Amino acid sequence: MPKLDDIVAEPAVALALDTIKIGKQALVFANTKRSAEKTAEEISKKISGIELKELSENVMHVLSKPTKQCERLAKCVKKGIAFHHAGLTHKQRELIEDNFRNGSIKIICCTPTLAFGLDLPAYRVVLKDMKRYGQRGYAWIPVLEAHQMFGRAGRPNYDQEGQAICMAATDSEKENIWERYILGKPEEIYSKLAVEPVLRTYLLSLIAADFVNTKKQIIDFFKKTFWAFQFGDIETLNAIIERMLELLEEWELIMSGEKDDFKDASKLNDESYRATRIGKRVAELYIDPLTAYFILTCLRNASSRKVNAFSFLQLISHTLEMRPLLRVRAKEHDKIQEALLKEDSFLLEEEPSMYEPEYEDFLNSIKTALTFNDWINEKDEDFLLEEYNIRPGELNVKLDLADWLLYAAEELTRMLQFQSLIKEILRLRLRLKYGVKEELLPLVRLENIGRARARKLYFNGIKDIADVKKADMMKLAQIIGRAIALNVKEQVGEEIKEIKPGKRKGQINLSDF
DNA sequence: GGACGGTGAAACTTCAGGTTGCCTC
DNA sequence: GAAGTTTCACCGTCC
Repeated sequence: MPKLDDIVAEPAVALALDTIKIGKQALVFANTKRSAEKTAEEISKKISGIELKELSENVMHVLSKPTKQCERLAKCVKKGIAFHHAGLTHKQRELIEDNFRNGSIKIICCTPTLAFGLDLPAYRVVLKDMKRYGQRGYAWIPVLEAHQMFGRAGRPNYDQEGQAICMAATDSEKENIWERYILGKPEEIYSKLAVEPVLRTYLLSLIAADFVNTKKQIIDFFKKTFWAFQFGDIETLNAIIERMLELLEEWELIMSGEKDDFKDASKLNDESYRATRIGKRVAELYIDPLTAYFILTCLRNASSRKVNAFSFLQLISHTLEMRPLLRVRAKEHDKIQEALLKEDSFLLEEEPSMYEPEYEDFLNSIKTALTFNDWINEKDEDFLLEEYNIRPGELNVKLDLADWLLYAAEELTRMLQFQSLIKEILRLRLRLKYGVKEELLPLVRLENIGRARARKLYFNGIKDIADVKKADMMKLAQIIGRAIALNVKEQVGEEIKEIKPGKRKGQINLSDF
């Protein structure tokens, strides 16, 4: 156990050690991922007598090749200490949460992830930093958020009490914290409809579902929302909705007035609206109408341009849904520019001028697209972390978004009847899903064959299903292991000639998997 | 005298998270 | 704002 003279440098570390000493658990909230990781490391360095070897191994090997993050986490976890943030893989998060609940892990150093939506109480909660860098610079964290963290303190049914401790560097800061977070009121809650992309998404949905059609109905509907109640000024609200309707019409997602091509034109007067065919689909896909318009414009451009995987990767990377994008760091600037030069003839949007304010965002979209591009060219998580500073967990979230947006793009392509592009997008979605070059696509269709095994097979001359069928069982087992080899042979409908003694064809034990 | 290495101060850079959305190729 | 990283000036050492 820690000696008193050890406890000087970092109070949060001291508090964590003290928690262990009294046989309890703690959550330590930090304001950055890096800080959470570092705090966990500092604490774990001072721990002796805890050795969670198996758990540490499990945490280490969730990916085919461990990243630096995996190594750091495994090292901490071995001592019963963990860090937890959005950069971890799903599996790692699960392992940490479960082992905190069962008491193996004593301390979790985390970012606010753990305060929201996750039921993970602890005897003691430590708020290491009360300020954080955000849109308004380095500022106090919201009261609501702090309370959310306080709320993790004390485990119902186990503890009689819980402790929430805020760290203050000075007396005046202490006063400030007391005033703000204990005596002060939480922030007002604002309607999400006040955010334009949300408003136009719902406006289109309401019209597409024929829930509202006339301008009066539309206005009446929004008048009854929390947004209008909060906004107060109905005149301005009308003007906002009016402008939004104009935009949706300009983007050809809705139409107003009498239209020849509309079946029930009699019901469509100057003040009423209907969704167009594409508008209906956009509403179903639930993407922001502006994103839909952007995708449609790019797809139309695509019909007269050279197209490759990067074209579509950049397209989806430059949407609101993909935000926040990977930021181009100062020292990367030249490298990204250089990469852009190689690919810019494949871009589907007009490149903004270097002097326009949106150029930075554009360059970020290039970096994001480059990350995806490296992923589908079989670069592993470790490489992507070093090269683009994207952690495995963050990569997964982005890949998921990418798939959804590509699906939306695919659907819009269908509606435009650009047949040749559909194939290209479909292939890209598969490549993105598995993180493989095109040549591995036939192999990853098999269950239990991901990017790593597919590459091994390909390297050994087994390049498609026919090759798998032909392949000698012994050879196959050497490459991907006996159990998987058996399973794969089954999948391609091949008779299994070599069977372990005592086991008949088709009798595969669950333990083989 | 020039190349090299070590050192420390100064300048520069970076910084949380997540909700649903779609269909199964 | 703070922590981590890079840059740079400065100095001593060695050949």
